Amino acid sequence: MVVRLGPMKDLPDHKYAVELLQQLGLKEYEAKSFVALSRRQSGTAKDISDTSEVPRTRVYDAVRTLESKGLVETQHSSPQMFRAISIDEAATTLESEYVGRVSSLRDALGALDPIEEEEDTADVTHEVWALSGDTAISSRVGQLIEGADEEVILVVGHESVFDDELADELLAARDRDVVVVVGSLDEEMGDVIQDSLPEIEVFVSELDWLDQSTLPDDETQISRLLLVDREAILVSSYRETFGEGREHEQGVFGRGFDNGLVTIVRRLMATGLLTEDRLSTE
Amino acid sequence: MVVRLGPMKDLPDHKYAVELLQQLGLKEYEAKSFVALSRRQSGTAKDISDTSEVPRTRVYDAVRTLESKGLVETQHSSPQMFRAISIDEAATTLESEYVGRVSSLRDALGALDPIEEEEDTADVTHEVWALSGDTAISSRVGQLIEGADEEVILVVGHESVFDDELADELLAARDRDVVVVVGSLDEEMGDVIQDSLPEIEVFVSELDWLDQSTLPDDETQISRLLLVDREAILVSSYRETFGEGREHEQGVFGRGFDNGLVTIVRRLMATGLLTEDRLSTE
DNA sequence: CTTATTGTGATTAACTGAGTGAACGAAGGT
DNA sequence: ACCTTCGTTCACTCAGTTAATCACAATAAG
Repeated sequence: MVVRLGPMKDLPDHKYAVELLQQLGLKEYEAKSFVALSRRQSGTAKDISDTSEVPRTRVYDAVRTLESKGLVETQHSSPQMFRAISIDEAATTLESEYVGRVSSLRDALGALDPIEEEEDTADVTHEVWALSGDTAISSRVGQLIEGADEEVILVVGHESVFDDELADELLAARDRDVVVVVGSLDEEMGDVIQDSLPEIEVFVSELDWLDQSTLPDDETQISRLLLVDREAILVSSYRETFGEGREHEQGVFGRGFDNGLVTIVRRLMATGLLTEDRLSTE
Repeated sequence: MVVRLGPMKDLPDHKYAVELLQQLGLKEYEAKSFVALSRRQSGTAKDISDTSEVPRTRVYDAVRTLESKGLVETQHSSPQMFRAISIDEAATTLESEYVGRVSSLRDALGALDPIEEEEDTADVTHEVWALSGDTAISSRVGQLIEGADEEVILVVGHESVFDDELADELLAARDRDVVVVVGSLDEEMGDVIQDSLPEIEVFVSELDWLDQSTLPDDETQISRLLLVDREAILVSSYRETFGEGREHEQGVFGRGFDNGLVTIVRRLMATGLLTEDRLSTE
């Protein structure tokens, strides 16, 4: 059995493949037909219908659009025979299609005329933003660390959050004479982090309330907790539901002191996570 | 103005961007809202509604799902403010999403249980397959050349068809002592090809009927024409419509002599494209 | 307190896609 | 020559989704 990342739904492979193909833009019948075809060298409409729950009469439509997408070849005999291109070709075809679109998108977005904007003098000392998604959150974490002047305090709630990129950003901050402190939830993770950041202070948090086990009913786990210059804060969490793992990470990021978010930091301090001398109440 | 590949529809950039985003899975309102947001630093629902044609009351839904996809950040103030992540982050986010799916798909397809198949003793001497799409066709061209035992004759109808990969495949065939002959439609293209294939015989076809100019009304152009071991044939064409260029290339590939396709080859010979000594009528 | 603006929810209309069956033509058997 | 079967296309219904509009509650502004 192949070990699989991503959705670990316990589906037979062909159901899972159908789902993925639909997410990649194929209709249900198209996806099912393609999967059915991929399981054999070639087949007729009937063959496909038998192994795919696609009504026989609709196999033709489905296969025709698959052909127009370059995923299937057709033999115009009677009965017609259909053949799926190889798995590797299919993957390459689909991938290049999307990569092309994304790159066009990049151009088009880059060429947009900016809208003349009201000078909102946005009150940068109070903003609170909600964001979600692993990449979006990682990216903002990076921005915040990059912009740090004096101090970066980071608590890592799950190993998947701590990647090489993050490590580099932390080291870069440190090289700018920013005080960098990294915390983890348990010894094990702390050791891993310390290994990749030998020059940086790593501690293990004693904050029970950060740990899921405190509230057994709550499947929400703290994922990251970042404090920059005691002025900008980011907290993110994720749910373990559906085994989707680190997906659907949700985060809040705020700037400014008199910000509801600061409460969290106070609690941090109150619980004694951070050494008092490092983070005093201003 | 940015030079753009792909659909050259003469649309304003923001319309084009909306279209691309929809192709990438966003709903109309989501796409329009995102584009509107990308044109400014941040904005309220009203701002978005004013610069996109999204009804104000629906902006909230749209933006919410954009947030859940990690493309937008939300400031929960009153009025709420929304901000699009940077173009680069957006492109990266979308791309990695699809790349991930494709790689999962590859795994899932690879793990499919093959269906026990009727021994159809498929009449390999008569099959004719229709296929479409640049990549699918290129790929089969490659397969055919790879499988050549004695002779490969290729006529290139458009420069875009002749890439490095194809050149390599031809050289590899030649190194296996396969006779390789390449034709082009005009001198210019012929020279280009001869340059990359110094050891291979390149000729310029005199076949008027291959050239579009013969039938001015027909926008269909011959793209490639491949004959392998006088036993397998591939012909492909494309339409110039919509300026989509080489997209929607359509091809036919057949194996076996008494195959309707062989007619094409006979005509080829009749018109004197190929030297008689190289390709005689059996 | 009044009014304009902001946000939520419900409702309808338009569309798309899934599912089903009629109809047509071709192939083959009687 | 006729009928039957099979392959294929087409037209239609039903359901779910999305676009579009409105009514109303909540909030801020004057």
